[in-house]
Amino acid sequence: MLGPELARMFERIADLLEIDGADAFRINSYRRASRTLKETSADIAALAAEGRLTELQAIGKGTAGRIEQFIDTGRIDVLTELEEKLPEGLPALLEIPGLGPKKLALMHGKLGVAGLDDLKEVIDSGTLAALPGLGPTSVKKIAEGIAFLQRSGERTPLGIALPIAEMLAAKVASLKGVKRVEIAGSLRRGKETVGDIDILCDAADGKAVIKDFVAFTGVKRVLAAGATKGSITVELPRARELQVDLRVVPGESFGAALQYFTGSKEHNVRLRELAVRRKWRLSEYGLFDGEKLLTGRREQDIYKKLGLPDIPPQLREDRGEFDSGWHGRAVGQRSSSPSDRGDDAGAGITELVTLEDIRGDLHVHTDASDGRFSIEQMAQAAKQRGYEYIAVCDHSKSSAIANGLSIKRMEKHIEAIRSADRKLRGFTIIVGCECDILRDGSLDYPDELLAECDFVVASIHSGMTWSRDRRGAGKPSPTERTLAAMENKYVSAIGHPTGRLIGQRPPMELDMGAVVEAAARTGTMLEINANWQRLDLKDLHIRQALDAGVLLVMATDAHHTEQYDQMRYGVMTARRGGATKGDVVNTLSPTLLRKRIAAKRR
DNA sequence: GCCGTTTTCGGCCCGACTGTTTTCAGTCG
Repeated sequence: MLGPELARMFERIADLLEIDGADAFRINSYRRASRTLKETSADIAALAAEGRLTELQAIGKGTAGRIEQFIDTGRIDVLTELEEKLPEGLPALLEIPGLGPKKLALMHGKLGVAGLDDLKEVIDSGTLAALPGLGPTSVKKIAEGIAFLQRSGERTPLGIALPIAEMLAAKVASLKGVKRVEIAGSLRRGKETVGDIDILCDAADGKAVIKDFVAFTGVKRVLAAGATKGSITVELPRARELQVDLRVVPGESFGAALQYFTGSKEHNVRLRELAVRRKWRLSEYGLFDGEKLLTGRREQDIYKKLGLPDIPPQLREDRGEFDSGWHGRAVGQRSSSPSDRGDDAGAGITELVTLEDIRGDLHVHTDASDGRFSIEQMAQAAKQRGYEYIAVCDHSKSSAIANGLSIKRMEKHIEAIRSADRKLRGFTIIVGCECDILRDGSLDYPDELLAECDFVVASIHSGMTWSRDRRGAGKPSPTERTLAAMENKYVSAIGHPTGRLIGQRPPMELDMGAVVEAAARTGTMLEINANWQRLDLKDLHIRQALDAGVLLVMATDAHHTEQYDQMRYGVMTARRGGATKGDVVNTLSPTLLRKRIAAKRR
């Protein structure tokens, strides 16, 4: 993958330049270019061949030249030179909290520190504390930073962090004098994983609130406890710890603080630039004209004052949310020419799909395969939460581990679903199945059986680690298998298209450009699997699918009635991808939904 | 190194905290 590989190289150039003491703006340019390369769905090689690389955001003459050099020669001179100059283990040390590029350069220059082992050695021997500008406290902080890094490890999935944050936020809200509490940070933006939890509250006596906060049961460690900020860690499985920050802010700047601490950093930078352009200043205390506070109490007023729509938190990533026509344009591409711009800046940006829009769950399992509950129990539970329909999609015969249904059992199961549907008033149970896409690209059930189902989700559960050179030689790739499945007129949707499990299993090598093109052409929908371990499609792929005009299915893949709750993670992810109500098929009434599903079969 | 209703040079976000400082640099979010 060219984009991600180049992104990593540019990030490394930036890290090394930083340690080398280069100009901060030049470093930042490499970081921004790296981000574009990582996120764009554009074909880098094709753009390079046509000499159009500079059409990408943050790619100018310089970085375009380096990309071309990499394509031509497999290396980038700037990077090679930096790597010859500086030890390879140095950039990794930038991860350590409390240790930045300046100190790192100093300890490399004066003490020859080249990696983590060297660093630990100079800490223990006391030579580090003797460096100018570094005292015993700094050294202690660095040592603690190393320890924290090892405890906190990787990022925490949304589905783990959000319930913890909500529990803590509720406890903060119950404290004396607390008027308002909000969860901010990447959690509010619905990012699939988060680094920490940020909570904001409005209270008069910050010191008292923080004092109670750091004394909550379940607090593993107290990192800071001041008058406006408290910082703790809570314990996670596998001896990991998650940091939680609580900030107490006054009511008149609550909106500004909420905006600021929600981020993302990149979004905030752009927002402040807009303020500066109007000769104003934006900070976590408010929007100012000189000393005069223009607004700060309500977040939406800040956006309004800056001439922007109320940009939903999930879109605040500087991925085009400031442009008009932000929707329907590939991430990383420059905005349309000024003459194309209408006065409808951001129209539709505030109309993203919501949890309330979802009228049913289109991928649930029962005890016929590997679910916990019966058809009736799954339906009742869905009805109780206000849904109007579910699609029962149990596993097909090849998913032996999941107790997949043989053709005979499936025929009986179809009857059972129809019977349950007839008995339940005011609720629709759709006959579906989750049909395996086999290793040869064929489907696990014959067309005659698929035709009996009203909704067919086709998924890959085997042969995910296909690789071109070894075991997969001569066999169809995951992309080819997915494309083949979509050609079948009975396949309504592709389930968890990339097969990833966040933090556990990487996505399959899938040519998403080819998949969304075929989905649009064949009228096949793509699933947003809302299970927080999957979130598949992910945000950027959703964006790509929408750009191609593909319709989405939102589903929890619930194996248990409690897992219906996970729909909200899917909604957050869909919103991050820019999906509106009209982009998601299960916002339709049962009648319209059936029509929409049936459309492909005609 | 990028970029332009500030347009080919001269800008590039803002404030808090902290430690080692006697006026501020480094780091963080």
